[in-house]
Amino acid sequence: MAKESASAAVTSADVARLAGVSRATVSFVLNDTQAHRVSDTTRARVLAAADQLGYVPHAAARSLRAGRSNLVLMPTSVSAVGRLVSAWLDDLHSELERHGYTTVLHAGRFSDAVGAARAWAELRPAAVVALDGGSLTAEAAGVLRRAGVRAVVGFAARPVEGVYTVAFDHARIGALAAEHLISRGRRRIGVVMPKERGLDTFARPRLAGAESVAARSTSTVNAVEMAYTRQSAAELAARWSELGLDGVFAYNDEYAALLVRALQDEGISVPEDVAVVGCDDLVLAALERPALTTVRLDLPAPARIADALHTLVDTGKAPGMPGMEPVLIHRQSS
Amino acid sequence: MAKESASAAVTSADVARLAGVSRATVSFVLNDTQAHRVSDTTRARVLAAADQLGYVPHAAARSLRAGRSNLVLMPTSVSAVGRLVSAWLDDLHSELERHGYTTVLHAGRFSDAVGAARAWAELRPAAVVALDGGSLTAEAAGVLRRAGVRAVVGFAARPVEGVYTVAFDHARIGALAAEHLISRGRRRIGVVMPKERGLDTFARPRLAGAESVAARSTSTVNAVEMAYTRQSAAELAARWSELGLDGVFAYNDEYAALLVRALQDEGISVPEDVAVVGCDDLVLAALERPALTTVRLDLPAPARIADALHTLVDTGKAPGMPGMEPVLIHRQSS
DNA sequence: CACAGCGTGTAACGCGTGTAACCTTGTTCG
DNA sequence: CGAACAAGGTTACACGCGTTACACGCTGTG
Repeated sequence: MAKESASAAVTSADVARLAGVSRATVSFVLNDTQAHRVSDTTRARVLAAADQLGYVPHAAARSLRAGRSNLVLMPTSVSAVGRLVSAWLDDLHSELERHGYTTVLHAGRFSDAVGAARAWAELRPAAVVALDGGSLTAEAAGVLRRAGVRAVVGFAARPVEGVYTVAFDHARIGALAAEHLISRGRRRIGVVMPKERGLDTFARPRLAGAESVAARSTSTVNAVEMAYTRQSAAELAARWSELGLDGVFAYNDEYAALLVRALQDEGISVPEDVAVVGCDDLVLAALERPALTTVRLDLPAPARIADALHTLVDTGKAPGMPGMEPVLIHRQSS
Repeated sequence: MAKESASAAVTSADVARLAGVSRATVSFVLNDTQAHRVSDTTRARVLAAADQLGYVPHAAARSLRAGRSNLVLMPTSVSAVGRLVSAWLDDLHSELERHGYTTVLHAGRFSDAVGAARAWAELRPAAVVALDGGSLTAEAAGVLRRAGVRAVVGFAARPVEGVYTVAFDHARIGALAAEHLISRGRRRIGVVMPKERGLDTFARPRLAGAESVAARSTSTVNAVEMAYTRQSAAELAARWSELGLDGVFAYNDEYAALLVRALQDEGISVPEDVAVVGCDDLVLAALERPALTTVRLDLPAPARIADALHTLVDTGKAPGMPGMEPVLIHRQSS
């Protein structure tokens, strides 16, 4: 309470001193070491001392000694994850906590895969889970493994060497949207590419998926850039007629909603003039006027991911995981 | 490349061995230690060896030795932060990175302030920055300080002992909304309380602010619960007539948009029957029909927060920070 | 009485770093 | 020619912790 001046952190040695025992005994008591018995009286003294000093173990020192940490690192910028994923992330966090892991998000910039991996590796996490599988090259995974990371997990379309890959095919999303638009008779299809950084690793494969579908038909696909601002949407809508698009996959429900509004303000009607498809099936998608056609993503159950991660850390092997299979939800905007 | 079998992490001792020098020399080279000179030839050998082995320093061991870490911990669940804050978080992250800090988000549950603080303290961060000032009691701050955390920063209405508080008055937000609704002639005002966990620390003071304003007038304030789902909004709208509310502060632009849609579906018109006020001034707020009246929050500049944090970690003192001053944006929904 | 057995406690080591202190060698200067 | 010095390298220690091996005192038994 009154030891305000003591700026140095409390260590187990302080607890030992106060309790009048050795540091080893303190360790045995606080960790409930079964292999070693301590008398009830000294145990009580140690616990009292620890409580009085407000002792908290030093995670770094502990995992340094143990040779392994209980940290799970999830590299992702906060603003890059939408409502859908953020709720999923929270659940996954809870599940991992039940397994004794400390989950932590790190919003690194993804410009350089190996550089990013190096930064993550410094923390020596037990596992690295990248939602953005694109940031995990085989080389980056190598950096992590060499730094002792037990489990390197990535959400990606195709397996990467050294990465435990959970199937997550963004190209399939784009393909699904394009197939739907074509089946609705649209021939000149736009795909919105967000200008916001961090989203291109998701957006690019979606575009590619749409393009590959169009290549097998008489329809065409064009990328159109747009930032998530009112102005950018308005600018895009203003030059819509010269683009001559009659269908658009808007990356996201939020981008879709923004674009629809801008188009309507320009006198372009949805779905008559332009059919619009979003993604994520957010709450707002069903509420839009017209209600948004969207691609729903059923994310893998957090509990199963957590289990797989745990056995992966423990044994080095893990069972195959069910991936994500996108489903198109047809509503009024297309 | 081929050393797949070597599961042990590579250490600076490995680099030293390969380069044929002592471990100390490796450290001098890799850290560019000015106090000690190293010949160019050995420097080159060391760098080559480090590169070949893919050596990455062990952050925990380093900060253990140094006695301080460069970790900044921000406790917050991902889904609790809206678009507004998440963009701000990313900026703050960048700024802190420029100062050499590694920023990390931890989505702990806030049921027990001291327990949470203890968990954070285990990581021995240089600083803890809590957007949710409510989770930082004086006692929790004590736990952190005793564990050696140099800077404990909280965003809160009133200063907490041992916490460097950045003024962030959620009550003021609720008050502003209530004042506006009253000035628009509304007398029975509802305040939406999200059912989602983690949001109540923000929602409660907003409600309290609205209540204190109403207490000084002839208007009344009632809390109404609502989850961020279509169904919950519909249920609330269904019993709206019996609530008899003619104005509502909907916590958030997103909740507001959802509620407005549900009310309209119920045949209740906005703003004629009910005036609605949101918060955050998101992009979607201006797009809604009717356009949403909202409370804009000017968050403190990330660069200034980062600077203050840095001097706080270094010197223990920091200049006063400009806080957040909410501003009401009047649009058509009220 | 010696010795094994058991219950409790402690000394000591190493995890991977950074750095102060200390050597060794060659060069310069009084 | 001895001393002083600079350059370039190494040895040794400490950071906080968990754990292995060992020491000590006591009891029961041959």
